[in-house]
Parts: sequence; C-alpha cells; structure tokens
Amino acid sequence: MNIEKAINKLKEKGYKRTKQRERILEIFSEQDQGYIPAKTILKEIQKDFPGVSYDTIYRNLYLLAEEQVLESTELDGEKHFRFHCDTHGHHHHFICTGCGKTKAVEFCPMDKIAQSLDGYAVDDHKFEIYGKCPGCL
Amino acid sequence: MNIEKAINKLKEKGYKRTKQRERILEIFSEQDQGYIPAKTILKEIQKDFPGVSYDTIYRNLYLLAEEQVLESTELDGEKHFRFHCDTHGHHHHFICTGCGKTKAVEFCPMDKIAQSLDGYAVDDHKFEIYGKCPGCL
DNA sequence: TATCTAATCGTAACCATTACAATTACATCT
DNA sequence: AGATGTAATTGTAATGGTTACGATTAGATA
Ligand SMILES: [Mn+2]
Ligand SMILES: [Mn+2]
Ligand SMILES: [Zn+2]
Ligand SMILES: [Zn+2]
Repeated sequence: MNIEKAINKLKEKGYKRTKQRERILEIFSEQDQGYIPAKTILKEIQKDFPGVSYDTIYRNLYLLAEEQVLESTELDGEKHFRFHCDTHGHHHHFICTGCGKTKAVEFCPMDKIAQSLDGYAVDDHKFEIYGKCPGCL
Repeated sequence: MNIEKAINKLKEKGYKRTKQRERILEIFSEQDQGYIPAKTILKEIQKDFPGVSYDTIYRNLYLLAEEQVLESTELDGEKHFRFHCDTHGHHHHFICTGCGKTKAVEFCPMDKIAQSLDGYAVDDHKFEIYGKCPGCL
C-alpha cells in the first residue's frame, strides 16, 4: 500500500490529509514488512511533532486499521500495526519476536476444520507463529 | 485435572497448600471447559476472602500456569485462564466470546507449514477460533 | 513448640490505552 | 482571498489491568 493511495482512500470517505497522518504512513512505509508497536510510532513521530498527543496516534492507527490500510495484532499486551498485505489473498504470518518482521504463511487452517464446528458461529480466527527470523538468529 | 492432584503437584515442588490457592482451583473446577478472566477469579474469591490482594491472585494464576495446572491466553487485553487440557495431545480451541467456553479442535496447522519456515527458529504458535457456541446463539 | 520459609495483605506504582474540552488546521464555497 | 463548517489535534487527565514490595501471617517440618 502506497502513501498517496492510502491518503486518497481516506479522502474519499471525507477524512482530511494532515501532516501527522502522513507522517504515520511514512513510518510504516519506511519499516515495511513488520509489526510496529504503537509506542514506537509515537516516539518516532515526536521527532517531527514534539507535542503530538496519544489521541492522535491511536485515533489514526485505529482509523487506518478500520480502513484496511493497516492491520493489527496484540503482542505482549501491546497493540502492533503493519501495512495491510494486499498483494495476495487471505494468509497468516510468522512474526519475529526480535525485530517484528513477518513472513507470509500461505496456509489457513480454517478450511481443514470448518466441518468440525457445526452448530458454532465462527466470527474470527487467529493463527500466528512466533520465533526468530534468519536476520535475528 | 483434579484439585488434589494439582495441590500435590505443587507440594512436590515445595509450594504450600493454602486456602486461597485451594479456592482458586475450586473455581476452575466448578466452571470447567472455559476461559475465565483474572478479574472474575478475583471477584469470586473475594466472596470467601474479602481482603484478598491482587498479588495473591496473579501470583497463583501464574504459578499454576507455570506448573501446567492451568493454561492461559489473552482476550481483549485481559489474561484468561482455564484448566490445562491433559486428556489428549496438543490441540487448539474454539473460544466462545459469549461465555468463554471452549471446544477442542484436533488439528494443528504447524505440521502443514513446517517446511515453509526453513531458516526460521519457531518458538511458539497460536491458533484460536472465536465465535458463539450453540448455547450462546 | 520453635523455626524456617512460602504466602498473603495492603497499598501504591506502572503502563498502555482511552477520554474529552478547547483549540487549530484542512477543504470547500462564494 | 476570505468566510464557513467540520475533521483533527493538543494538553491533560482518567481508566483499567497488571506488577511491585515491605510488613505480616500462616503452613510445614522437626
Ligand atoms: Mn502478509
Ligand atoms: Mn482442550
Ligand atoms: Zn485464516
Ligand atoms: Zn498447534
């Protein structure tokens, strides 16, 4: 997902282009391919906008996730975000606990178990693999 | 897992039998088959021990998880616990977001993807399915 | 019963997240 | 360009789950 494309997607919904929002997107495009904790986004953005508030960070992260520009997960009780993967279909991730980088896992276990949940309403699922990537080993 | 068996397991490691610890185990054996948030354990135990402290709850829950008497997961930013499943091998769970009850899913996706993670060190994985159980529908 | 140590209590700190009133910035229209 | 309407940000505080710790109590053992 490209920054301009993301900004336009928001514009169509009536959301405005702001320097802070743009900077958040920049941060994600610099550190691609990995989950970043909200805290890190805040610290990074403070370099350019010293007085930035928590509200701004979280409002934007949640909005961007809502609009599928970002995707999120929770690791060690902290929310993490990354650019949404739109290059291929539904898939899952290996997540490096060292650097946050991810590797796509092109397999969804839901197909294999659908019939075993007859009578249950499935709303969501989570499949994540944790460990160290080659770079961190 | 039976309460006496759990207490004995702890005794062998030098941990003492206390009323509070026993009560925690009782709570889990009453509400079997489902995840319970730490908060609920606290509220429940306060009926018998009004002055019980957070320290006691968390120390015991973490100890019991460490000793494999309980297993834990994080849902909506809150830690949840349940009796450890020791009746069968490694498996995963459907978790009802209404009542916390779980249903075993006898399929682990790790077998299918092991070879796709060559060069990566896998430490852990999480596969959970969320939705409503028949009772909550 | 004396002693040793685990366990608990009471309380506060911690930390990520959420909330909100006041102010400012962005986009649009005339 | 200037006025207007609304989204967005700021500054700050509250919330809520979790963690920490010194002082005290209770369980186990001899
Ligand atoms: Mn991906
Ligand atoms: Mn089970
Ligand atoms: Zn899937
Ligand atoms: Zn598994």
